[in-house]
Amino acid sequence: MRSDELKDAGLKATQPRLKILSILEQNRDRHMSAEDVYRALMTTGGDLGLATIYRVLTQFESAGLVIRHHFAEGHAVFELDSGEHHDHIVCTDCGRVTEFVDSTIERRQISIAKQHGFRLTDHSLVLHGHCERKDCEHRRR
Amino acid sequence: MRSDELKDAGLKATQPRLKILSILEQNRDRHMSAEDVYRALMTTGGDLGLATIYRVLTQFESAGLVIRHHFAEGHAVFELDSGEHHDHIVCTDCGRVTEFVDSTIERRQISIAKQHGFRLTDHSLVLHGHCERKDCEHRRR
DNA sequence: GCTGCGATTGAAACTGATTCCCATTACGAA
DNA sequence: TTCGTAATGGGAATCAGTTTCAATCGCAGC
Repeated sequence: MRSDELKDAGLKATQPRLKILSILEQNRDRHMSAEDVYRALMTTGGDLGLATIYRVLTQFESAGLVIRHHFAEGHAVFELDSGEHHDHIVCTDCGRVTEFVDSTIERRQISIAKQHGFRLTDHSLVLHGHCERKDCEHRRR
Repeated sequence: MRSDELKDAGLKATQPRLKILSILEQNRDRHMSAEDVYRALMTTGGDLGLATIYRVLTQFESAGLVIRHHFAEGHAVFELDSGEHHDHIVCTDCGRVTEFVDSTIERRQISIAKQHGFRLTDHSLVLHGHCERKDCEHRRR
């Protein structure tokens, strides 16, 4: 059960942490900001302080449960860490995120870094476009 | 001369705008935040209000003179728009930026987006690593 | 099952980045 | 030069995120 996920990560299984984890699991197809999590919790009655959400998301990140991204436009969004590296395609209309891995691109990145005299430590590739989901609301977040 | 650059972009050639443009041209090898521009202006005696710098950089962006990036960690940095699309390698130590273009990656991106049912409108690829410049100070900004 | 204490929480104050407001000032067309 | 409009600057306001601290909770031990 979920409280074990937390224990395994070295975190006490508190109500706030369980609620936040649950929200993230219910929204695997989109990356959420702290505000998004906050609003999602409001509507389901589980109301936590924003400070707690920021704090817990940061703890989750340190514990390796979630990954923090800085997609364009500044503010941070979080996704549950699936354990496998991947890049993202973000729908500019509905905000949903699709993941992909492309070994050709991964290889090119390494060799480009080398060519320019860099020792690669990390990278971020985000494609932006319009998705074809029938329920894509062309809603700007 | 520079005032024509501004006129051509549909902006009045005011002193603050000329100064900011000049700072950006003197720092083509690094992407500057509004604060960076502010500090650079301080040291050269041309002192502008921070509000003006933020405003002018945004106008430059709308006019197509500069590009705004949100490399990791939040705050915005700006580069003069060379007119040619390129991606970036950022040194995690000294903050300097190297540009590159790789047609293999560009092509793969388009086909990946198509495969996933997205109409690609934009993308951002940033590699992070340690550069080999002799004067790379391993200085955190 | 009850206790105790350190870990966690929430409200509010704080921060750093950025934008807004508005009285003052500077371009540049006539 | 002169004038109207657009631009500037300082400070207040906003926004995302962090810190503070007293009150509360989780859970190991009894």
